[in-house]
Amino acid sequence: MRNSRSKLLKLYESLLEAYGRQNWWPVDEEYHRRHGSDPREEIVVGAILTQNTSWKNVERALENLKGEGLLSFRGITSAPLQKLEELLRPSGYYRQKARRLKEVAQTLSPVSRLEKISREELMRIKGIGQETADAILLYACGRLSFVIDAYTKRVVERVFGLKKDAYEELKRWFEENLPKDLELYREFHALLDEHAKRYCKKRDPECAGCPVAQMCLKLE
DNA sequence: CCCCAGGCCGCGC
DNA sequence: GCGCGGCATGGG
Repeated sequence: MRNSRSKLLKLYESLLEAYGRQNWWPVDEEYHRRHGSDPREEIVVGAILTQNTSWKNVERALENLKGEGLLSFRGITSAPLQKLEELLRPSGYYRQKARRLKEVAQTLSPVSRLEKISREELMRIKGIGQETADAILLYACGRLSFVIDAYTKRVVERVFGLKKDAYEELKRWFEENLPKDLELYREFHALLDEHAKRYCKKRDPECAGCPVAQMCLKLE
């Protein structure tokens, strides 16, 4: 549908205009230079840790790992489980995440595996579901895989009146209606999250002052 | 006190 | 093939 295609692009451009480039995914390049690890490893770790968890809490856990020089697949694999749990504590679900991180780090080593791995293969790893797989593909592997999260669903539901509950269906809808541009995929997802946090909040959305209120179905 | 956060898995039906 | 509870910390 041509109409939703142009409206979707318009939404992207408006959000970009309003919030500027987000430059996701944030990684500490310098840390990885010093430790001989790959920044992509940090993206994978962050993707696991941020599951249903605020990024603020994830940052604390990442800092803890860095402090022990363990923010890498090798570090996570070699660390005792108890030690890992302790460091991951601020990110919540820390026992689950410690176990799953070990599994993920081992399965994805060496990190060059990311260059050929498929979405299905990623999702077979315990702890990696649809969204985490897509985030890894998009931000670590550089593939054109649009990421859907709770924020994305909420914004799209309000702006377009689209009630696509099914993850795969909504993902396809984005991918069919966007130009195949890696930076656009990355920025758009980040912008949707930023927008959902600032204005399009779950409870008490601040529609007054919303930068995309003009095109929002909810306000018609 | 409540709800929410950059989800996923295992279970019962 | 679904809906649901459990997982857990920190902030508003």
